[in-house]
Amino acid sequence: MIDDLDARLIGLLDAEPRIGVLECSRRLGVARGTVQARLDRLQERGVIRGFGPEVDPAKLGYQVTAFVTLEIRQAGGHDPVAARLAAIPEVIEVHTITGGGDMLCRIVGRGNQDLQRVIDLIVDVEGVQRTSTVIALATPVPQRTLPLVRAAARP
Amino acid sequence: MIDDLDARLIGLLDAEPRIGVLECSRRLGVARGTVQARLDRLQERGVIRGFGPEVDPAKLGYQVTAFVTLEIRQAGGHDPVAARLAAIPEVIEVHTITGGGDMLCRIVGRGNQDLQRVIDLIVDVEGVQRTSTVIALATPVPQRTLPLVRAAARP
DNA sequence: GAATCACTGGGCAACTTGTACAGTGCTGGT
DNA sequence: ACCAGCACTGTACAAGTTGCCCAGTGATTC
Repeated sequence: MIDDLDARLIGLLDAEPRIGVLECSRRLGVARGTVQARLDRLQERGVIRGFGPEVDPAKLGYQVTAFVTLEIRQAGGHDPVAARLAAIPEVIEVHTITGGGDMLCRIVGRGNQDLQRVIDLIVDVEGVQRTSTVIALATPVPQRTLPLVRAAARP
Repeated sequence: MIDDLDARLIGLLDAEPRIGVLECSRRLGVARGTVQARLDRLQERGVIRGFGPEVDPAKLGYQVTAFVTLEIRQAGGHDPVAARLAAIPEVIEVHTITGGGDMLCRIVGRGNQDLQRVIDLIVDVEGVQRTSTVIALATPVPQRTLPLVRAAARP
């Protein structure tokens, strides 16, 4: 899938995203063209989706994160519900899932009270029958992919 | 918190991350120094955490995502458990939560069978008493912050 | 043996960055 | 009414980076 050089390249860019291709080639001890080619291929293959800005919702004022499990009405299916959830800015992520619930959403709010408002918006979505919410109190491991990249690197 | 120009800047960088400061200033119709100052301040304040490469676990071979709710032994607290979970590469995110469970993890695997292996690793973590897993079947709304940025922008 | 592929190392023009500085217009304080 | 502070503009310059191209090398495949 990816090799050791790819993994080191991704690790480097992850640690210092603004360093650029030339600096990467210096640090990795390979030719600039090689880094350029690797990067291009990683992006082409979709391994690297992009280099978008990572926004911290907390710093935007949305200090509370919660996970909401939804049960939805069978008729109509998931898609219309997902579309309506997508219209709520505070809904940050939606999955359809196995198990007791039908969908799992990650949402944020400006506080517990504001979270209630967001949950009410979700409850009001047509097709949503029941919700159950857990609030994230702390995040000992924030989202990461680097260990995965290292694990996936086969020389 | 942030204003309209900040939001448009973030939106622009999100859509085309590689365009650079100069191109941003052209598209936003402001001076380059302004864009540079805004970007610096957004990063300084932590609103923008960085511009790291977004890696797609699926393209690395980890095609299955799941959410695992953990119940842990009270004695010892969350931290040692979190530390041991962090040592598992396939554990991509860990939260402590309210409600029935104590922790919520996002994990990935190379397939359903591989997921079982990861879950077994988690179950074996000292302090973990019970787990319950839901598999993500589809992701109609992938993680996003842009709508939040737009909602937070106050002119 | 020939073809293919990834990598090296070099060169070149065009562009971008970091930085600086003077000028302008708005805001809040006194 | 005046001033200081602040953000933005527009400009300038040197240094660095990018995108692109090319010839040569070594490993792998057919």
